[in-house]
Amino acid sequence: MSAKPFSSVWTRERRGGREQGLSRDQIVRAAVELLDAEGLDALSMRKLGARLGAGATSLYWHVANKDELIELVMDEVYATVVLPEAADWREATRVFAYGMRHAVFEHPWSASLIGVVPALGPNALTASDRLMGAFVRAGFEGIDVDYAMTAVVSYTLGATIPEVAFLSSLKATGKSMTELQAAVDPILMKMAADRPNLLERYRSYANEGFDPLVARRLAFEFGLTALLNGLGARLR
Amino acid sequence: MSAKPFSSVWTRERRGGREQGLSRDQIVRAAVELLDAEGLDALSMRKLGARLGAGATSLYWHVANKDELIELVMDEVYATVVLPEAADWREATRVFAYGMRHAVFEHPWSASLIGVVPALGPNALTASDRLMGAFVRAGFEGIDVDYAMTAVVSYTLGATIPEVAFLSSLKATGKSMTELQAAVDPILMKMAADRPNLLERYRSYANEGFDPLVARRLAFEFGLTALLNGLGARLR
DNA sequence: AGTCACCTCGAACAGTGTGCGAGTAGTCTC
DNA sequence: GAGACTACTCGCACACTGTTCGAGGTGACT
Repeated sequence: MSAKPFSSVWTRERRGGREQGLSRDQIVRAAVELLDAEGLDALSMRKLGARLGAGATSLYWHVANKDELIELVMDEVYATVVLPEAADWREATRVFAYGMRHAVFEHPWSASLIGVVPALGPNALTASDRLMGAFVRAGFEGIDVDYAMTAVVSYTLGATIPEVAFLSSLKATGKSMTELQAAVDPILMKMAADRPNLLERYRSYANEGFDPLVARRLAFEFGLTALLNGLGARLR
Repeated sequence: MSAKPFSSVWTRERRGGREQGLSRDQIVRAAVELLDAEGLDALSMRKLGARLGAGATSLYWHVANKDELIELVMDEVYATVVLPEAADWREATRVFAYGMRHAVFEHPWSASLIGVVPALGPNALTASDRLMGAFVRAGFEGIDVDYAMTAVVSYTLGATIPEVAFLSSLKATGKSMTELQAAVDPILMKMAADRPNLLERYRSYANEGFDPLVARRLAFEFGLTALLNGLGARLR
């Protein structure tokens, strides 16, 4: 994986032809299905071929290699990001951020790919374009448009990736959240012993009823508004 | 990879013993060296064993599996994050954010791991504790301490991961930045044709001399101050 | 001297991505 | 209708992966 990511799929000429039998779109669709159903580790060329009733190596006619395939499925994730229509830039940005978050939640396997795989596909670009529009209309000028946009995307990714990664590895164990906490808490408590701030924090979690899942959600909101406020201040 | 991440290394009892010959620390150190030198794909149990003058399967006495090994090397990355001493919370937070950024830059392979692998190691926890201290002293109260901290970490990760991933995949191609731009620009231009905001942006890049590498750096600074301003406003 | 825990490791298994070359089937040209 | 050419499929093979198992060795303690 990832030896020479440039050339990306998007920088190559697409193979034109008759498109009988297998097609690239069909392959990508099947790959997303497989990924959604069984996760990133389960995606192999052989399995994917089998799912399509084809030999594994047939895929290589339509797709240069597995890395390319992954770029393609990632762009499908960007396709599911609901794009902002709102006029107000803050509202538009929120829609985008939550849309992105939602998209990754829907395709948990994308968490370990999303910052790492080049996002030059049509859907990724369209999403960028839309978000950028919001910042332009907001009144950001010059390179600040880029900066503001990057900030929002960065925050959204950085918040979402660990959250989704955690959730899907939790799911993989089969344990419930409370079971996990019961198992991990004592160890965490011991390790927090000589880390005063962490200790204090864990203590207060124990007092209040504390659901780390909703906490994460609220944390996302908190950070997003903080960031938007900070960006807004820049406008005046 | 990543079938049942809980149990994490940190939730298991460490195997105590004589520690003759191979040791866990030794293995982890060698793994980091290998990763730094050749990247994530190059880390295999056999190669690592060979580098230590040992059989591949000998490693399995000291480490349950590769996932555990990866948790261990990740904690080494957290070990290199320089921790803030400053009293001022803004300054402390900046030190942390740039420290984290720097750590990932020094170990580019960590970019595709850092949000995804559970960070429960001693070094990760110490770093958390320190950062948390800064927010506590700043005057954040209750759960807001967590939220503020999460926001900063999220932003930092989300900004750093794609940046480092891009740089190291650029390095893997052997091409220079300008060579790459020359190759990608025409395609990007074509794709931007019906995306007005992107088009406008690319045009203005072409006018000003535009180095995407320094731009990324400035973008990080821009977003970080915006976020800190937003968080600061919350304090009053 | 014997026992036992610690530690190493070769063989083997089931899987991976992918290059190659042979083979098939549909379409286009004469 | 014959031949040529392109589009596409796919079995085989290669070099590699993580990991299990069980047999062996080696040093310390009784």
